[in-house]
Amino acid sequence: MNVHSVSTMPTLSSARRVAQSRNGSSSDKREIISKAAVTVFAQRGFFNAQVADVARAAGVASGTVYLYFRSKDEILTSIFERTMKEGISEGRQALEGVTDPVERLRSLARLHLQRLGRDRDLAVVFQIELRQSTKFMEQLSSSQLRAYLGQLRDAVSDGQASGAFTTRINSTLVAKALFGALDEMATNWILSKRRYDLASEADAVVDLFIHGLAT
Amino acid sequence: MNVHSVSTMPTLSSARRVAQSRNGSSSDKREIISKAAVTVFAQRGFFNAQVADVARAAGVASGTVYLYFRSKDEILTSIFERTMKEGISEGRQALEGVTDPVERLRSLARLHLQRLGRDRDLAVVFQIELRQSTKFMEQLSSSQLRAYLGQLRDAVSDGQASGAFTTRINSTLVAKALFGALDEMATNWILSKRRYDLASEADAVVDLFIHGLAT
Amino acid sequence: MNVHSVSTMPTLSSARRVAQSRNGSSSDKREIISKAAVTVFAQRGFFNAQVADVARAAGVASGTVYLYFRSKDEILTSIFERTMKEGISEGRQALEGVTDPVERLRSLARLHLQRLGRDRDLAVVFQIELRQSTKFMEQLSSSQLRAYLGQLRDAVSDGQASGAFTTRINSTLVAKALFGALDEMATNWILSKRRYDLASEADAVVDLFIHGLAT
Amino acid sequence: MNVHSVSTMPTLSSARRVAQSRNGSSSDKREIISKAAVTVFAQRGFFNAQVADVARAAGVASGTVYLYFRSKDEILTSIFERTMKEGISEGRQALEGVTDPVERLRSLARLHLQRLGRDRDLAVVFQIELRQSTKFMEQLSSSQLRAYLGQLRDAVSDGQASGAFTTRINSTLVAKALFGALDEMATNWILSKRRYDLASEADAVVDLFIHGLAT
DNA sequence: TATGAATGAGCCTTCATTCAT
DNA sequence: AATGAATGAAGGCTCATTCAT
Repeated sequence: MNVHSVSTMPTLSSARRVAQSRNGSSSDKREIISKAAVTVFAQRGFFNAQVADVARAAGVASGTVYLYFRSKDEILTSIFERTMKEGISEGRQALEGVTDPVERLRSLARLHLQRLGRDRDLAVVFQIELRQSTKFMEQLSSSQLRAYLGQLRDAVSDGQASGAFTTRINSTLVAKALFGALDEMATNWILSKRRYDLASEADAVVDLFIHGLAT
Repeated sequence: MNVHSVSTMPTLSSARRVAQSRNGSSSDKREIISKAAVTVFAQRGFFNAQVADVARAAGVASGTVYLYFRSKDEILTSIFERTMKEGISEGRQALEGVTDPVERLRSLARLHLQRLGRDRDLAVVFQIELRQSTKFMEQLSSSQLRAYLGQLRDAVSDGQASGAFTTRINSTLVAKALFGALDEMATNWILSKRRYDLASEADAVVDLFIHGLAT
Repeated sequence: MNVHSVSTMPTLSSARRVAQSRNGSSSDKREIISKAAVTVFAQRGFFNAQVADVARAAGVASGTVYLYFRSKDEILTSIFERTMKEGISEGRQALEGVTDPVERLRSLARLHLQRLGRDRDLAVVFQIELRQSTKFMEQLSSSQLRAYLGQLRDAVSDGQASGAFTTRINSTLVAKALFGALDEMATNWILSKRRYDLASEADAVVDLFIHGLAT
Repeated sequence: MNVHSVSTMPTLSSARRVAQSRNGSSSDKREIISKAAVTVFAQRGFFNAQVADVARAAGVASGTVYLYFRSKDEILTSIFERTMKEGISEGRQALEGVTDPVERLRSLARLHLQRLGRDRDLAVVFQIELRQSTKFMEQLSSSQLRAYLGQLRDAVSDGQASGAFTTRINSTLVAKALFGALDEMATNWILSKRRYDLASEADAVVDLFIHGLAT
């Protein structure tokens, strides 16, 4: 359950992709609306935010939003999906060439917190607003989140396979625990009044997961 | 950001029945409504649930809900506060007489997951529904949650003071990480289709936090 | 449309009158509630005032109000009727022994403004709160108000009969105009921030009606 | 406390139709709703009337009402303000070129009763529905009503300055008395079952105020 | 494509009234 | 007679979504 940043724009259809290639405006607008939504949802909260607010922030009419999104819910969902997809591929890239299991975990953890620490609004949307109602959560958990957790789990089981990590603890459980720990760091950071650097906590968390508390 | 408690199902403990015979059933009804709300919120989600649904589930008229709660929001908040309070005092009791730092952490972790594992509806409300909008979260995080995290942090720093735990890692960070890990276990448990025993994961998580992954 | 003060208590039934003669409490309570209602309606407005407010101000339980009044409306209506009845009989008394037509008008005008000037809360209820919806008004105008206007009209037509007043103008019209003029004095007094003596305006009004503006 | 205006039934005067073609029908709809409200409020009473009733009468959806009015209250207030404004300017026009003090008073009185006599629904709203609760009244009395009374007062004091009217009686008091008299004529007309011509009473009232009852 | 006026279903909350005690 | 907890109908208002232009 977490995030990154908006970049590649998932176009709607090939017809649209053409229009897009002509003036670049078509799915630009989807992107513009999406970004506006991140800001608005972060500030007002998803339920309190009105579609008209998002439209205004995006500089378009309310009706226009519905040319790019099926519903208000879909705006939220799309933010999640697009950003998760990026996060996963970003993670994959970061792991290329890194063989040391500890370093691999550290990379993923840093990326996780860097993403959120970089864009506070996006962090708010992911840590708070996306956790609406079971229905929402179930949709999320079933798709990208599973893949994201899988990346963490693989990093752990690779380490276990190489003998660097203990096999005493189930790798899926470790992945969930690590994810949860990072997630909580992010949430605390958002809710905290202090403005500290979130990403810098990644190392301590990984240290904790690698060496444990025991002396 | 999370959850807990409702330990002894407090439906008419004998102590309460006495109080009840004294002042009528007034505080009972608040309890009845509150419990009905847990069920309803868990099933439909807080925003989709109507106050009338809660009332129906509690076997009272809609208006009656407002004799015991100021607003729909207050129902949710009160569930949180009551349960957190119980969770904290339950934690305090559990730690009495336990001196080994590892055991202390293990106790808290077990309690945390046991509480949620015992009442799935309550778990859903705590893991999902309570995490609405920043406003809600901020209210929650400032009060009880701080105390709850404090309990974890103290258990860690006690261990550090006794030399059992490393002082390399900040105790507050450990508390947040542990809390987050447990929290994620609970959320995964709720969203999972499999019906496994949540509490039994506590030991593995604590093991991970004590010994780490390193071999 | 106007008023005076609460005095004789219209008991509900002979059975009740007995109870009343025993301890004096039965219709005392109707009176107490009625007086409380005047205060509460004046302060909060009839529609905003709750029956519970009236009950609290009267020092009884909400349910008790319904032992003495059929409905919230009836409380308002009863204030009107009881007070009008008194006003009329007060007027009748005041006219006894007064033969000069001008003096008769002056007496009625003074009484009218004195009544309202004496009890500001009652004035508010009569000048403002009683003028709810056509339904209410129609009820009022058909009963006591007609009698009250009749009193004014008779005073005028007596003067016409004696040759003191011109017959050029219809006496009913004069009665309405005088009533309206006094009514407006009262309303202005209520809404004014200044605290002047209302009754002292009676003479000027009557002077105006007797001699006119013409020089 | 009272009423007026809406002189030329402003449903799409040609002047307006031009404005309309300029800016669309937006201000038209406000007008349509406002008129529908006058009818509905007159029939059912302001408190009993539902916004949905007004919407239906105006041929729009309930929500549309809120595109043109902030609240149900504002519909009522706006009726008052619009009509008063018209009444005042109508009065100013009518006085142009009329120098005789008596005629000036007569003009204002006639206009007052003509306005109400022309549109019974509007009269009901002004004489009955607008007189809700002190709060409402205070809002009204402070603004337009003061201006309206001022117009009457000036007509009186002009007459006093010219020597046509006695200075024995305060001009403000005369204005209030005249206003109250006319107001009561209107209220009685509304509540009366007989259907007589309201405006024709203006002359008698002014005659009464000019010459008085004395023979 | 874009607009934004219009829609109307939906819901929290109030409060007059009832009734078991 | 008195209580006051319980009732439940009722309604103002919001806002996601549509659609004529």
